[in-house]
Amino acid sequence: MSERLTIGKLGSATGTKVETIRYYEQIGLLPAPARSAGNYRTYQGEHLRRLSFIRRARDLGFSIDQVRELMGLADRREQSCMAVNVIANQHRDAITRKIADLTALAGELDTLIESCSRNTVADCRIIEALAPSLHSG
Amino acid sequence: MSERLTIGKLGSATGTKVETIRYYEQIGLLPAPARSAGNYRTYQGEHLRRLSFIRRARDLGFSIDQVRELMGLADRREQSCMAVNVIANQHRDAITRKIADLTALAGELDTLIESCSRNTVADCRIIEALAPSLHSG
DNA sequence: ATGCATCCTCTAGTCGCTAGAGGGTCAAGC
DNA sequence: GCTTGACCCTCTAGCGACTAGAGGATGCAT
Repeated sequence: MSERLTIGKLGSATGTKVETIRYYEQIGLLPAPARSAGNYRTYQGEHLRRLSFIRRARDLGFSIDQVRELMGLADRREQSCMAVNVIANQHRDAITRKIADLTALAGELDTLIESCSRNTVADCRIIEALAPSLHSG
Repeated sequence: MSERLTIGKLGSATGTKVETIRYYEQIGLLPAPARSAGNYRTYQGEHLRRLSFIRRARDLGFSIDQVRELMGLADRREQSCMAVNVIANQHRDAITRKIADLTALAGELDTLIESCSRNTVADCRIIEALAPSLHSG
């Protein structure tokens, strides 16, 4: 009834590298599990749940500190939703900004690539385009 | 006629921190300049050109290694355009992928935030939403 | 008993800087 | 000439979030 997992099993169950799991333990993100007679880490259901939570949040781009905060809130269910919502919204805003930045950057790169492909090899403008304030002086 | 710049001047001329310039020298991205009697770095026009190029490329999101490659190409002008185009296009593709990932992520976060704001504090679903494969079993 | 996968700890490396300690240099003002 | 303060020097360590490797122990199958 109590599932006991080696670190390797836990890793493959959650798509996490073994070293990463040990790292999470080291920084106090995942609680240290019991050890076997041979000093192997033996994980249980609760660890699997926690690590899944961590991976999911990391996949959504939350920082380790944000994950820590979210987990703290998840542990005390009452009154947590609003706080969680705040974190999620902050993160949502950051993503919106990042998308805007990348889109602008893609446009610049397109201009660069465009200007290059219009020219023959001999007089490529892409290098000058990368140092715009200098090829005029 | 030969403009001599201190590291501070070079920094403010290119929007680069002094430490960053020294770092670029350390990793061999910017050539080491001559030194004054008092052991100060003394930069000239060529350094300004190079550093401007580096900054511009970094702003466009090229990695240090890509910048190194681009600079190598810039030095040997002939036959460089196509190679530059390859690097720029690789980078453009990476950005396209990143934008797609972030957009998908924003959608997931919106669902998360939505599901939270629909509920009262007591039965917030956002935590469960973050560990999707576990709250069903 | 032997081989091999998996596990252990510990340390150092990755990327692109950034910050700090502990000093030396230089130009201006008095 | 002497002080002040901004700038410069080197060296080392830190950030986030892992990743990789050395050097060894354990567990399980044959």
